[in-house]
Amino acid sequence: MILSELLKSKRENKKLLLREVASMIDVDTALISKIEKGDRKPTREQIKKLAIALDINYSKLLKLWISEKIYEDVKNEDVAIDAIKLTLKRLKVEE
Amino acid sequence: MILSELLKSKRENKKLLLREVASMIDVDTALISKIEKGDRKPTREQIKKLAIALDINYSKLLKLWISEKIYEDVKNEDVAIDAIKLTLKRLKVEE
DNA sequence: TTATTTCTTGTCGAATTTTGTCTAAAATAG
DNA sequence: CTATTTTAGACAAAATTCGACAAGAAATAA
Repeated sequence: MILSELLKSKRENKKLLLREVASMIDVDTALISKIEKGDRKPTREQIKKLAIALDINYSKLLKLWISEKIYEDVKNEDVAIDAIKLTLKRLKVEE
Repeated sequence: MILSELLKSKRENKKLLLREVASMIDVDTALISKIEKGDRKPTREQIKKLAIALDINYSKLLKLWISEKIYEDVKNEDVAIDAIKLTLKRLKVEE
């Protein structure tokens, strides 16, 4: 499940309007709409607030958010998978 | 081996001056210095030119470059490894 | 040592990207 | 149809990236 989809489905489950979520997050309604459409990425702070507003596990949401950042970095690259594996190796050496 | 280290060691192996590499890449010497110190990231175009100038396999260099971009995204995150694995899954589903 | 060359660092402005809001149109609900 | 919600586009502000310049530090040569 993609981040934008998750946010939208969670909001709908809770029967909240974009307007209501927007006010909890302190942004314009249009921005929430865009986030749910995948047109804009939420900031880290917004992710935190969204987790609370929509009652989503923060760590899970953050993971998804970071994962999409990575995905954006690599999505059109031939070496995407290799590059990711390389990063994984590096992180494992460090820990 | 980190990107900056690789670039520096390759240059030294070829006994090239920063100034010389800089002129091949069409940038200021200071910029190459910073890249070798890890203070600046080369652009994609510069990676291409560096691969030629220093006789490094382009695909390998690109992989390293992308990997460091990813690394920057996740380096201070608790969920770094999980987020990466999640991205990997997504990529594998797609391919 | 002194002189010369190479390398490094800090800072600035330009260019690009990201972010958020406003307005108005499109879609949906009543 | 009317009222409300959602979406799309345009724009400005803020943040980030990028490259150059200049001054100084470090290394090397004479």
